[in-house]
Amino acid sequence: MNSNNVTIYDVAREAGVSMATVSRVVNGNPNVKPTTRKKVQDAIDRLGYRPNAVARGLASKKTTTVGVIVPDISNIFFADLARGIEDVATMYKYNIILGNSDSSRDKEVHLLNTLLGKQVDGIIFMGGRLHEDLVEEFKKSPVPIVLAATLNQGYDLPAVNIDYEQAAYDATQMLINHGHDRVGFITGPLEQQINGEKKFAGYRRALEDAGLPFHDNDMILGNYTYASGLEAMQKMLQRDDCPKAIFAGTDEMALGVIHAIQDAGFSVPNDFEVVGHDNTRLATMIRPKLTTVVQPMYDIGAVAMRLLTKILNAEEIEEKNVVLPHRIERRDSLRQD
Amino acid sequence: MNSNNVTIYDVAREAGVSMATVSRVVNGNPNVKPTTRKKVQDAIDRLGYRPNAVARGLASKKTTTVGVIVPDISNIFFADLARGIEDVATMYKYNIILGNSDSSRDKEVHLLNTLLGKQVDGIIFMGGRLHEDLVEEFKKSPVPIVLAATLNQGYDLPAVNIDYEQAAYDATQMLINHGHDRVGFITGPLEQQINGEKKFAGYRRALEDAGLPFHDNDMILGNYTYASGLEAMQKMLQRDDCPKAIFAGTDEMALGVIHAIQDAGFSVPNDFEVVGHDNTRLATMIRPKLTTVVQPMYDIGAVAMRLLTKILNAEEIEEKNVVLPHRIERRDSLRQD
DNA sequence: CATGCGATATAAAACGTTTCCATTTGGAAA
DNA sequence: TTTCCAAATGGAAACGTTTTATATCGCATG
Repeated sequence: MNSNNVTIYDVAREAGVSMATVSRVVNGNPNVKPTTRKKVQDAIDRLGYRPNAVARGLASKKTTTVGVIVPDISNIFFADLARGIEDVATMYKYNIILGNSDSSRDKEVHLLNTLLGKQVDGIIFMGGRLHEDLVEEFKKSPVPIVLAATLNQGYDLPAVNIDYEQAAYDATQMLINHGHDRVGFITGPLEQQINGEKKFAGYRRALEDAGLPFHDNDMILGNYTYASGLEAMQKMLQRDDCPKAIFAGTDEMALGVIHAIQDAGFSVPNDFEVVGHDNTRLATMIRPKLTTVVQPMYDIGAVAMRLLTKILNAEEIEEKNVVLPHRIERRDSLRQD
Repeated sequence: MNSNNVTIYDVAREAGVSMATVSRVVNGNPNVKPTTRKKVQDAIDRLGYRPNAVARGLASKKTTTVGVIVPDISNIFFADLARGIEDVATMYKYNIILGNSDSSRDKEVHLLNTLLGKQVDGIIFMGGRLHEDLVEEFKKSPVPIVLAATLNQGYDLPAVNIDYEQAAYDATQMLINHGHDRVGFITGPLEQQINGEKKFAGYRRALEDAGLPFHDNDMILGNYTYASGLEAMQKMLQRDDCPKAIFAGTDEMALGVIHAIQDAGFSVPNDFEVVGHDNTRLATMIRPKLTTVVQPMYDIGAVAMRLLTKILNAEEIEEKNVVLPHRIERRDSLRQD
């Protein structure tokens, strides 16, 4: 570990110029004579100079680093988002500091403050719901914050989402159109706006528009996991009037649902039809392959990061509330039309 | 966005003490009279002071930030590792800057240099193989580097792994013990030491120990994905002498293998038996549930980060080359004994 | 041959901490 | 009281850049 303590001053001396000139060369400032530039560049190469980003950050008040807060990076869903963010960040020469919140209010607030302390230039946040304490912190933030796959509430932040209500409507309607007069709905906790207000609303609207009644017990809430999907479906299967069509709030839950059905000796899609949500890699790793609502997590991450760069560069922003298109990817868990 | 420009100097003035004293309070230095401490703490609260980590980093030459380089965070496998790293990092008050390399030498080198420029206190690296250019860079690193689930080569870095050779041996042997005289082996590219030297060697050793010959065409190489596992197995199924037991290098490939078998009208485990590798969440999301070698990615990440903190704190280190225990998780893709 | 002006280059002041060293304080011992 | 020492505090230099204000250079112009 030979340490690297060659500073801009050393380069300046080596090249016979001032620190300021070296700084200009390093930062690509055009006001440098080509011969000088070359002289400096050579000195840099010779000495193996690498600018100290921390000193740079202190002097310029920019760190070219953004903070990313997600509930849990080990979840394929957030991981995909993170990848989208990182790719665009790299493209614009930013790095990301990643933190897991486990959707805990305390961790979210703590993480936010840590990131601000580290002087990140901006933050991308993803979380199930926006606790008001957190919104208060957001309001005090000296740097811009962009929400990714997270609904705004109480404070108008830039955000990137799909239309969850319409997506749920489309999925439910598709099942209804296949002749079902009951559609089961298995999703995450209703306290999360995305379920309680969006998906649920879309589901009910589709029923209504088809003139179907809403049955309370056709909806079961889980915690997004495979196990909770499996369990929910097992419970539903015990009923005589069990719906033969299921819309699951996530792919992982949909996998659980399908396996519960198969374990009970039924066939998908012949006896039961299932539609998932998110179109994670899982969707094609099951038999039958899963029909699912496409929520383009990678794209959401990428667009959110791009939006953040625009804000940071004070570029023109046409719409700070971006709604990306969704669609339903038809696969084998649905019968052919 | 009300900016936050209250500095340590403002706090000092507000509390009627010197900057040095405020610094001591903030850093928990014991040499401060309780009454003074209180006075300063009050001023901090009143002003909403938040220390500037960048300035702190410049002055102290410590950033409490570590760099993490993984091939692709959107892969469940690396995501799990990252979570292990982050959890332990948080525990020790570090943050992580995460970067994706796509296993590209250029990106790895570039990322490494960016991280060093940002003055991270240490780095955790994961990658399929250690290109010699990268090793050269590692040698020049002013901060410690720890390898996670990555085999050392050419330079003796601290590393955390499992015994891949033995794990492959165990898996193959288990299949042989089930009465198979041929065992198919479907894994990633052999250039990667982990396949070419470790898993392959374990596989062969198991065959040898059982007095079985090695058939060249019983081994098919893919790229770790579901699709490549599916394809490999389809190819193998076309042969008359197709092995009825398969050891797959990753769970995702194993899923592909199982589906290929099922698509061809056979049953797992009755007609074919399959063992995977890694024990990702996928293993229980398939029917039959997958028997698989447990590679504890979360733990590897956690231990790697812990190891890094030990190095950073100059703590006693018993063994810088950690080999975590592995085991085989028996599930339904293997017949009962 | 002086003048003026853009293009380049320099010097030095920030940036907000930590840390080393010096100084003050307060109380116990003499 | 005085003396001494440890504990508590303060002052100021360092950390490695960017940036602003200022100076110099080179050259066309009159």
